[in-house]
Amino acid sequence: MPTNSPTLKEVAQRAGVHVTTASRALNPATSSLVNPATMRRVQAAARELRYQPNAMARGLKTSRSMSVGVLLPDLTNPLFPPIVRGIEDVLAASGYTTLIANTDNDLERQRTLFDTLRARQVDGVIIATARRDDTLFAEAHQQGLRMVMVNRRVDQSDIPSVTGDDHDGIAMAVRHLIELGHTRIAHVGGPQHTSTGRTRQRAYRQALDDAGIELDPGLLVTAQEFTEAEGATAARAMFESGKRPTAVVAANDMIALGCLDVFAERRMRCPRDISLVGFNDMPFVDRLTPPLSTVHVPHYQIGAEAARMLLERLANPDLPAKSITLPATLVLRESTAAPKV
Amino acid sequence: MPTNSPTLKEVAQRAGVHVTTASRALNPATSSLVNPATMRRVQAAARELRYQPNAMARGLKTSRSMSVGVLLPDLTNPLFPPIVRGIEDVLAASGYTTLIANTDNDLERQRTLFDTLRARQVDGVIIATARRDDTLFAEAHQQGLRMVMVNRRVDQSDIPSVTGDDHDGIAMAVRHLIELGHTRIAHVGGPQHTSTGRTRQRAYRQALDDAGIELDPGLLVTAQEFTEAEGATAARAMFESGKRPTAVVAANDMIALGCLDVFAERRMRCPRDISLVGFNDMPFVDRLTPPLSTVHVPHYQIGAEAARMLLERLANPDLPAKSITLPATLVLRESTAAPKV
DNA sequence: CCTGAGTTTGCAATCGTTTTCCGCCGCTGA
DNA sequence: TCAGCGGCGGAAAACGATTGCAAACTCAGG
Repeated sequence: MPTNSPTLKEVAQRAGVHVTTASRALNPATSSLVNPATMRRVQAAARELRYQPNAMARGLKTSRSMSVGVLLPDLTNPLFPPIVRGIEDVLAASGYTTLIANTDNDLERQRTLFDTLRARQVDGVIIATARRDDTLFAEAHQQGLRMVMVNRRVDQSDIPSVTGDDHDGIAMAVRHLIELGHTRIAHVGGPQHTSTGRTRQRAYRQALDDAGIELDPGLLVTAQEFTEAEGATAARAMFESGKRPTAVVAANDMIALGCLDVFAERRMRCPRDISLVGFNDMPFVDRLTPPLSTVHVPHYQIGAEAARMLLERLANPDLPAKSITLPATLVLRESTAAPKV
Repeated sequence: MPTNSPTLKEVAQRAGVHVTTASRALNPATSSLVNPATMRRVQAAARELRYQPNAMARGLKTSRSMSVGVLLPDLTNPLFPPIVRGIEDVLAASGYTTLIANTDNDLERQRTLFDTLRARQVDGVIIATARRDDTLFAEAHQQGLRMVMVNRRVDQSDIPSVTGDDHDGIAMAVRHLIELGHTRIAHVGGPQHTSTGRTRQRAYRQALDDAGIELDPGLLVTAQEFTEAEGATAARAMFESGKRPTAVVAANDMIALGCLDVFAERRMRCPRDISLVGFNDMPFVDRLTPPLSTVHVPHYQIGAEAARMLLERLANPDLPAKSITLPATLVLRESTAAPKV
């Protein structure tokens, strides 16, 4: 009486064949082994019964669950939905189901969720929560679990990854500000335990260096997390220590939001009094006041590419690990202007 | 060599007991059947091997997958992530895994995804994509599939649902505008095949009626979808037909965004020239120009409540269907003002 | 009419659990 | 001393599919 889906056996009975034959008839890979006429009978029976193969039974036998896990910090951060869509769209096209887990940046929780995913026998994992020094994933990777990192990566490891071009993105942002005439350019960095936070900060230093501008250490602060609140805290600290940049490069858009809050607190108008560039081009930052200039990263593509890469490795386990970097582009809106003289 | 997770059998061997005993020892519900000392031995063995029960094998045997499906229009719409988080948080606490599927408002796709979910033997489904006239779900519901609707519901059906208070929300919005002195109040409605679109539009008419304001049919337009583009199209049509409202109530924030675009096209400033109220209080609408006044709906709660309700019904299948309505609140920001005289 | 190759089909084992049914063991009470 | 009982643990059958192997059948060629 409850959800009694028809089983393969029932289909077979209805078609008057053995369950083996039914199995073969319904599976494109083996259907050539069965007489075309029988195959049609079986398929008809399946259709009439609205037969759906039991994924768990199949998975148990084949030891492939046709599902992959995705580990995110937090789905609620607008950065991630596009990535997830990219992943889901390509995975679904190959018959895979996506399992999403939110770690909330909690290592304990992450470990639990990761275990749950493994208990569900996911065929692979896509990870967006990597810390540079992570060992959990490296270990699982050794053990043969297929995975790919998105957005962030792990230091010196041969886990494949797909990321945006953090370095180039920041370089473009800094160059843009310099061209506008800025020299006192600050950076509100992201957590240094993430590859993104670290790479972007390094890119900032290097871009300054390339332009022959000496770094004022007081203009370099780092937020503890990629959040509006932490971004604000870091920016506030900088201003309170008396520093007066004419432009700020934020490590991401959330942090930029925090900067905007601090500007407002201090009655500085953006871009008149101070310029700001974000990173990621999250949805809706084009509708802020002012519309935020930021580095666009093709998140949907990143997700899609990561999924493709995972599929590839699922099909061919010992492919060499590669890292894909997708180009970033600077999108200029209204949060940057020449410095006041 | 590949992902060879330890099996229950190996745990049993290591503990020197039969697999049956190992199973009982590890399962809290049956562990009282085994000697405490043996139980400890088994648990130790399990821990040492980092044993994780194979969810597929277990599910196959128990015919409970401990997973539930969630059907969304599009994860990329900022409305949904909070709902999903609410769902996931309570479901995860009970050991359930969440499977998310995006239908993109495509009925065909929805049908396929729904079938995939069933193939995965989900124990229940939470649906955010309902159309008022839906039959697909009603049918599955008859067949005993547990489900609950979030946000939207299906006409005259006994499928349980959790929604925000659409009627009251709009009523508050309209009353607020009337108190401000507006009388030419327009409504850009949402698709009428959704319960939200329809209920909100009715609430608009009724609120006007309650205030003794006669409805100008030209001030009532409806968008084909809950999107910025469709919202803009509908609003544009209204203005082009010569109507001059002093305030607009949008059926949701996306549509409100579209209205804002049209205001800008026509060089109308909000709220100076025209007031606007949205619906949902999506993330970031507080940072628009102007910060959007809107009806706040507790999306996380809605998700959490829906999950709880599903859990309840999973535990006790023939609970009577109930509908929960969560209160909406009007949040006033800067997009409404008294009409110009 | 028989042989053998080729095509279809069925049998049975199996994946890793859970669960029902039993049997063993030791203890108690008469 | 022995029947009976409770507590514990094992045997074996499932759950619904896939798959190696072998049986059955078809048909052509000798």
